Amino acid sequence: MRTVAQRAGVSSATVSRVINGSPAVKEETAEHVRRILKELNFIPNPIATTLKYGRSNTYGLIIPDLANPFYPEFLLNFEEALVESDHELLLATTQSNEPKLVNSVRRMVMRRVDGVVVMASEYDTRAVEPLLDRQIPIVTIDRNRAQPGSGDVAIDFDEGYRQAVQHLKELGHKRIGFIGGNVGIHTSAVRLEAFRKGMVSAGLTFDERLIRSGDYRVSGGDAAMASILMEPRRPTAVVTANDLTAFGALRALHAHGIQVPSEMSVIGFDGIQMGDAVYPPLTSIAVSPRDLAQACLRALDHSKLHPSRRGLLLKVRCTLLVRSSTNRAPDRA
Amino acid sequence: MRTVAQRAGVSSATVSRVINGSPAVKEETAEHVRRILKELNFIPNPIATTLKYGRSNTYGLIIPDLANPFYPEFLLNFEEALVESDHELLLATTQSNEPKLVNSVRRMVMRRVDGVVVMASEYDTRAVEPLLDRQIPIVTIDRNRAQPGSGDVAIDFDEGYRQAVQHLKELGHKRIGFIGGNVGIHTSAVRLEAFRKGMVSAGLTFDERLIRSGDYRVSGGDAAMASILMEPRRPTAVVTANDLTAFGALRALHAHGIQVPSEMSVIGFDGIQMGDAVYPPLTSIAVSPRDLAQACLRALDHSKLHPSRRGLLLKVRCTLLVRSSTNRAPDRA
DNA sequence: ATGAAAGCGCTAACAA
DNA sequence: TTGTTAGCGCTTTCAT
Repeated sequence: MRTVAQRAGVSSATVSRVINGSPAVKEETAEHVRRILKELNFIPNPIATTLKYGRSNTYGLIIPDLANPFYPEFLLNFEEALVESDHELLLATTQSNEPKLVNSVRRMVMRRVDGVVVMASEYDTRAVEPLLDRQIPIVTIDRNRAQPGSGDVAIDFDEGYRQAVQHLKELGHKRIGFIGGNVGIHTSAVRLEAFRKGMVSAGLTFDERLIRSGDYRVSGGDAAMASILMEPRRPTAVVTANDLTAFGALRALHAHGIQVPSEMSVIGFDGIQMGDAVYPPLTSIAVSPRDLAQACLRALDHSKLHPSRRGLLLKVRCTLLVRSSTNRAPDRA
Repeated sequence: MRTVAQRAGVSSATVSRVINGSPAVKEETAEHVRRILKELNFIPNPIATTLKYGRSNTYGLIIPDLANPFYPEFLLNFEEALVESDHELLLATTQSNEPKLVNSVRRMVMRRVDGVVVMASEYDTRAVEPLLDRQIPIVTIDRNRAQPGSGDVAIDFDEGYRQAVQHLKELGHKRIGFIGGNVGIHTSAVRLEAFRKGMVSAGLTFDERLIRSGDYRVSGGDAAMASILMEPRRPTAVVTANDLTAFGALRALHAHGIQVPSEMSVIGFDGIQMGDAVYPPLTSIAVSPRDLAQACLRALDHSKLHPSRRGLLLKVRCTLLVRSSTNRAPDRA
């Protein structure tokens, strides 16, 4: 920058003003400086600014893992939104393990991020305290809790599962099973409860015997579906806690020679693109990763603007993405 | 840090020395300072160091998109390797679009990254010149070209496709089809050629009529397989340019009621975890994302150490991951 | 063994 | 309208 100033015969302050579009510069000088800037294809060093002001124009994202395609999809949208608003992304994965979470938080603090999206579903709140202490806004997902400096974006599971059950009901299904997430995890309970409410509000019987737990992964869905198939009175449709679980369920059904969707309908949750790659393409309750990313940013902005006010509690809607894994219930009612 | 120095009754220089484990500090003083450090749970500000030395301890990663699960898998491993060596990751996605690439490169320069992995397969070399100009090491993938400051990590397609063809031959397959990537892209030609060589070296006939192009995505694989099925003399096995293509092929086969693997074997490329989620689980030529990440780091390190020497040309091996989409060729020889 | 001080690049307050 | 200067936090000579 000094080089530019010298070449242009002005001070570095003037150069800075030109770069930041300060109006207090004679247009003539500004033009001249701009030419030199181009000439040397000067690229500013935002790190100096970060040092000066403690703001890095970077947002942190803490993610449990990337094996579930929903996370990359979210990541992509989040990154796009950030680039649009001239921010950077600092990514940390935790493998759902507490020490790595603590370390990730430390990295976020070190890099002076302006805010953090914490997607680790279960964790000790103490792990993120260093952020709150330093007034770094955070936003959590599906925790439904807010406090000063901390907002939350919740997915509207109720609405989502209600639509799924309604769709199945319209197709004539009455016996509907559910494969949930790991037991003991908050979001698993929330999803199951949303499914139950969906059944009740559709006037269908919620049958405990058709409920299984999975692990949000393919293997858990496979095992759970295999177990459901042992039931004397099988369901005609199964709804799952996420798409990977549904993939596992589909795999188990294939392995048992059961046709989807003619003999059994399956509905996943997340609406990942990969749902289109399996056979049959998976009907799923879709969460728009774009909406989610934008809600996170909104909550973060709010906390940055009003550090002392309670963080935002936002909700993201779901839409039923009907592909090909659902069809009329078989007649053997 | 000043606070720490005051509290400890020493100078900030001493604190710095303690933090960096300089031996030139009396153990007694060091111990004392360390206690204060803990007390105030001091977190250093690496940004100051970056400003001072122009090194950020950050590596950049430029990726075309995240829709192909191979990229997230690579990203995960790369991030892990970086965290282990106390580095950060700066991620940029380009959607295979040149202006975004240029912008990504600019971001990398601004953040003073210590090196960049460029995974955009096709691009104008001029786009990365700002990096080379500033002596920032880069490593490309599958370009097989190196120069000072720029290395390359190539996947050993020859070896991979050789194994795949060999495996099929042992299962009695003779007529083997291939679904490649987009035409006109360098890596597509390389993959096709590797497949051809594999066929020849196995003593099998490479038949142009069984070759199709895809687009590295599910839809392309689906369409290509549908086209292959129109051939009067169908192949008994199909090898693809990547796993997504194979997923599409599988989907088309399902839709046509053709059993895999009893009537047709399919082999993908990449070995993504998701290959286990489809039915039947996909046999694939696997590239270890971990090996790839480490090779990239190694090439980057080399260029950092020897800026004037030509960058490393590394090769990453493939291993055949046999799952369930391959079986003995049907008898209708 | 420790301290003082310079300097990395930038911007805002203040001066001219 | 433009220039001068201080200071963000750190490391590293150079002194002591």
